[in-house]
Amino acid sequence: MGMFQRDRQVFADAEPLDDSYEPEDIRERDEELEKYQRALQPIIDNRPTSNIFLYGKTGTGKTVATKFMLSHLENDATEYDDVDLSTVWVSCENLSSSYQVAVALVNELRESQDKDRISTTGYSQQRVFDILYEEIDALGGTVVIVLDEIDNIGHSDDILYGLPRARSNGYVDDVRPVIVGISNDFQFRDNLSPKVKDTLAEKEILFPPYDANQLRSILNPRAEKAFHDDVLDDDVVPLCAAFAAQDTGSARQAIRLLREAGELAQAADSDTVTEEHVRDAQDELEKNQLYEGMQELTTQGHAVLCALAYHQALDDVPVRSRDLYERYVKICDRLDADSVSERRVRDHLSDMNMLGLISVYERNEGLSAGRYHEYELDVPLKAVLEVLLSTTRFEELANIIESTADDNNLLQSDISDY
DNA sequence: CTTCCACTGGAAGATCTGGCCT
DNA sequence: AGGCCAGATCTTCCAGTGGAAG
Repeated sequence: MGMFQRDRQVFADAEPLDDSYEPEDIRERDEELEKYQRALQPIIDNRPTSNIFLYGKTGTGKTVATKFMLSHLENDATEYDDVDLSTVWVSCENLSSSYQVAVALVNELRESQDKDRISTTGYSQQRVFDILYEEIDALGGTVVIVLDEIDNIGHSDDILYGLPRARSNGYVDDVRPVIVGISNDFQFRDNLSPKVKDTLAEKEILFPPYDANQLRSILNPRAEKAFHDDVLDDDVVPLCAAFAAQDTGSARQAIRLLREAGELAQAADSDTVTEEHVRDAQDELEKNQLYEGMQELTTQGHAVLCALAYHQALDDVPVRSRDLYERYVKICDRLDADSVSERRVRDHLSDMNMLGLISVYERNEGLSAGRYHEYELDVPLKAVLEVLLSTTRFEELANIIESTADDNNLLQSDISDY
């Protein structure tokens, strides 16, 4: 028997379960699409067009709906000689300011023309805006600018002020910019500065989370294409839908669950995908998210995490911040690394709390002992150690903590059971 | 009802990195 | 080379907090 054999295949074609897959019809969003179409119609009619903002949590179909509408729009615009339409798409996922968004837009616009990209730092903000207006001006006609996940820019919203007014301010001549903003945050609009609020978001479309029924309806056609016949147990799709509906109402989450369940079934060389695979997939995805969160911490973040892991290994949790800070300083000394202020460590702890890595308990013992926080790990110690072991800097220390924990019998729990 | 502990967390600004400009 | 720019990380300062003790 050879070392490699073809696995039994549960997947017929995994593409419909890919994040980038664009279905030919969009389900359960009829009302939203209709609104969307009405909002874009003026472009075809050569009338002034309002900016459009889409609000809804991740995985509620905003991006897919936009891709769908724009491809139709682009297609239909070619039917009319007097409609000159261009579109630019920028995902603001890793962009935290208007400045960076402007740079990304310039680079996106230049990409299509083989011009040089510009650097993400070094220019003044106005300089980048000027370059951006130049590029937009060169396009002419109606320019639809899609800013995906625009809420990442937070309060730095200058670009939302500048772009819609580019024409009235004389920065561009023969161009009609239309901004399509996509936000995961319902409150994004409320947090905009007043001057931006007035100009923007004349048309708003809300994308509510999907319920379990809707998720089933989204999953079913994809599941049919992605898997061979009779591979999926009857309760697999409903369970994926139920898990995702309960958690976030995100189609993306539901689809990922389904794919992961399929992959687990395939890896186990199983004929069918079962409810059990879905449950395992759910655990697996949660675990991955936490691992990623831990890996992406800075060195200082790792040091703080390391200090907390040490306390956990000594079975000395929850720890109050004072004691944790002492431990942290000792760890830094030992590693010959700089330590940061107590205040800063509190910030790191609160970040880790946001990521779901640790738990915080508020204590208040009044006049005798005052008010303070206590912390403990919210993920298995073993998982933390695994991450620390993979960094050169903390490797040695992680080994020490591991043996300490071993002495205290705190590692029995397998990583897979959380 | 007041006191008061031991922090917490907001604000402002310093320092450092990487990169552009002339 | 020297000045300038934006962002990330960090420091310093300190008003504010809330429940047990008095």
